Amino acid sequence: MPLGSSHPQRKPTINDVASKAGVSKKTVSRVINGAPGLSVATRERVEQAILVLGYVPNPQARALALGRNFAVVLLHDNPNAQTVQNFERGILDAIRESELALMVRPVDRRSPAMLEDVESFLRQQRPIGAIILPPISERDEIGALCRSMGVRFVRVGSAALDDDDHSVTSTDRIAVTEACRLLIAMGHKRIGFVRGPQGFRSAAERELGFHAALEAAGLPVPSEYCAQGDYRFESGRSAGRQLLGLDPRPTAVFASNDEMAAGVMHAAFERNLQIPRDLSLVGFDDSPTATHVWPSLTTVRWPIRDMGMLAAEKLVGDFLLRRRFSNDFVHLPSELVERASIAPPPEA
Amino acid sequence: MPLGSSHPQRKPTINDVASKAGVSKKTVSRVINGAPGLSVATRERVEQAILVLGYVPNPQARALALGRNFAVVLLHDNPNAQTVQNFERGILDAIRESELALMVRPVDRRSPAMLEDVESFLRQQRPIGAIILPPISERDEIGALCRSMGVRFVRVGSAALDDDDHSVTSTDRIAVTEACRLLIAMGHKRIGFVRGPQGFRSAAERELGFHAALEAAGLPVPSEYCAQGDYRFESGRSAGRQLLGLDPRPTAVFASNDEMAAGVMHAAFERNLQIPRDLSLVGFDDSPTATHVWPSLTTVRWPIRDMGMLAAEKLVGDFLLRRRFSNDFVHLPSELVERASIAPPPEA
DNA sequence: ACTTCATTTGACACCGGTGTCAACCGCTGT
DNA sequence: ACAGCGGTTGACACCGGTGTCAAATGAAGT
Repeated sequence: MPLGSSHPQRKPTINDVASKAGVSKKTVSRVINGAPGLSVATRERVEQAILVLGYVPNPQARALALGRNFAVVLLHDNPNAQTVQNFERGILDAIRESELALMVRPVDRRSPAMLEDVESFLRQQRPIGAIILPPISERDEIGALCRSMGVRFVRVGSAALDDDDHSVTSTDRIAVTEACRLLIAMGHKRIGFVRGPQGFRSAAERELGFHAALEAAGLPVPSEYCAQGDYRFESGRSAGRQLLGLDPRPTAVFASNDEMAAGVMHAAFERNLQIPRDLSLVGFDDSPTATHVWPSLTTVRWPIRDMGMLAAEKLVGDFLLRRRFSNDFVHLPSELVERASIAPPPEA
Repeated sequence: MPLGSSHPQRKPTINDVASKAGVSKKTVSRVINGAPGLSVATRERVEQAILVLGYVPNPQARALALGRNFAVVLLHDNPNAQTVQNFERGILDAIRESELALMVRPVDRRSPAMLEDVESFLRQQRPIGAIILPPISERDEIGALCRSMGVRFVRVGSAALDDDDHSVTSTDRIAVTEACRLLIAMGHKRIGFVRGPQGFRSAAERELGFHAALEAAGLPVPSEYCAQGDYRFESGRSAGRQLLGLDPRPTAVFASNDEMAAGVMHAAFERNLQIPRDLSLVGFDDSPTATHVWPSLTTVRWPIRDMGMLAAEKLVGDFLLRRRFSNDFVHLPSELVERASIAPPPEA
C-alpha cells in the first residue's frame, strides 16, 4: 500500500484508465468485459494501464448501468445452521476472485408473505443469480419467480427436482439404502424409521432409500415402525418414545437427520437402553451434533460444501463466460460415516 | 399484482414520481430522504405520488451517487454456525423494512491476508456499516480499517472492548460467576475449568468469572485444574481427559463453551463416569449441542439474537436518522440455563 | 482509383439517484 | 418602491460504468 500517490485515496476509475491508455472509456469497458473485436495492441495497452493503476471496476456503477447487481443470493429457510454455513463457504470458495458478492437471505417458509418477500428482495437487489437450498428449493414458485425476474438460479436438493431445470443434487437415497444395508448385514431385522416432515422431497427420498434396502432384504416394514418427525430434535424424541414403546421393539433406528437421531437417543436413554448394545442408531447430515453426542453417531455425510461450490460455479461460470445457462444436472455422492452408534443386535 | 398497467413491468423511477407530482426529481429525492425545509403541501403531494406509483428507490443508483452501498456487512470468523446464524436473524429483524441488505463475510483469522481481504471487500462494497463478531472483533485493526474507510461499525464482544468505541457486549463474566456459585452452593469444592483459546477476550472474561466465584467462596484454584482448550470439541475432550486423570479429580467442570463441554462429556464417558452423578458439567453458549447431548447440558445463554438486533439498530438507526454515530455501549445480560448435567458431588 | 465492406474505435446518451448552487417566492424594514 | 432576507424549489452536473450507433480505418474487389 504505497501512500505516496498524488491522489492518495481515490480509487482509479475507468476514466483514469482510459486517459492513461489513450483510449475511450468504452474501450476500457470492452477490455474488462472481454468483449470480442479489439486489436491485440489496444487490449494490451489497456491491460497495462489497468495493472499500473490497480484499477478495479466499481460494482455499484456496473449494477446501475446493467440493472443487475454483481451478487449471488443464497435463499434458505434454515434447514440447519451448519448446513447453511457450509454452503456459504462453498459459494465463497467459488466466487472468490470474481468480483461477485454473496448475499444471504433467510426466509420463512411458513409465512404466507414468503413469495412476495423474495420477489421484492430480488426486485430490489437484482442479483446475478440465486442459490436455493432445501426445503424451499422444492417449491416451484421460487424458480418461476427467478425466471420471470431474469435471475439465474440453481436449486439444491436431495433428488432431481425437475428435468428442465438447473439443480445440484446429492444421492442421499442411495446413501440411506447403503446405511440400512449395513444394519441388515449386522443382523438387524426390526429397523425403525423416523421420517422427515411431509412435503419435503429430501424426506421422501430418504424414506425411499430406507424402503428399498428393507425390501431388497425381504424384510417387512410394519407401518408402526415408521414414525413421523419434522427434522427437529423434539420430534425425534417423541418418535423415539413411540418406536421404543412397541412390543417387539426395533433393534435399530434410522432417523432422517442427526437432530432427530439425537432425540431418539434421548428416548432410548430415558428407557435405560444402551447404545449401541440395545439399539443401533443412524442419522443423516453429519452435523456437529453427530460427533458431540455419546456414543458418536453413524450418519450420512452430505457433500454440502462441494454442492455449494458447484452451485455457485454453475451460476458464476456461465455468467462470466457469457454463456447461456447450462442446464446440466450435477449429482454428488453422499457418503456413509461409520461411528460408534451401531452394533449387531442383542439377539445376535 | 394488477397486470393491467400501461408499462407492465418497469419499476417506476424517481422521474416518474417527479412528473406525476409536478415537481423536480431533486424534490422527490428530498422527500424520500426526509430532508428538512420542504413545504408540507409539496411533501404530501410527492408522498401521494410515491404511494400511487408504488415507487421504491433503486439501491444501486443510490449506491453509485453516494459512493455507499445500502448494506450492512456481518464480518465473522465462524465462532459457531449457530451463533452466526442467530446474529444474522437479529440483524435482519432490525433492518427489515429499511431498504438495507445484509451481506455476510466470513474471514479467516489465521490467514495473514485477512486484513487486506477485509479492506478490499470494504473498498469494493462500501457498505453503510459493519458488524464484527468475536473473536475478530477483538482485533483493533479491523475497527481502524472501518474508520479509515468511513464504514460505521459495531463490535460485538464479551466485554467492553475499548471505551471510545461502538460496541455491544454481554455480561458473560457475571453469568459464569453465577453458574460457578451454583456449583459451589451444591457442595462442589474441586471445580475444573476448560479455558478458551489464548488471546480471546471472551475466553479471558469467562476465566475471570470462574476465578471470581471460587475466590469469593474461598476455594483454591490449583493450576492443574485449569486446562487449555480452543473452543473446539476435540480440545474439550483432551482437556477433559487431563482433568479427569488428576488424583483428587474435580467433581465439577466448567467448560468455556458447549462444544468443549461435550468433549469433556466424552472424556467422562470414556472413564465410565456418569453425569451428573460422578461429575457435574456446565457449558457456555446454549448451542443446539447443549440440548442434544445426554444428559442435557446446563449452560449460559448468550443473548445473541438480541445482540445482533441491537448492533444493527445502532448502525441503522443512526444512519437513517442522519445522526452522528452514537457512542454508547450496549450491555446485555447472559442468563444461566439449568438442565440435567449438574448435581451435588458424590461425597455430599 | 473508387466503391464496398468488415473491423476497430469513439461520441454520446443513459441507468437512477444525489450535491451544488442559483433562482424564485413572499415578507419585512426603511 | 426597493433592498435584504430566509424558506423553497429546480437546473444541472456528476457518480462510474454500459449500450447504441456512427465514424474512421484499412483491406479487398472491380
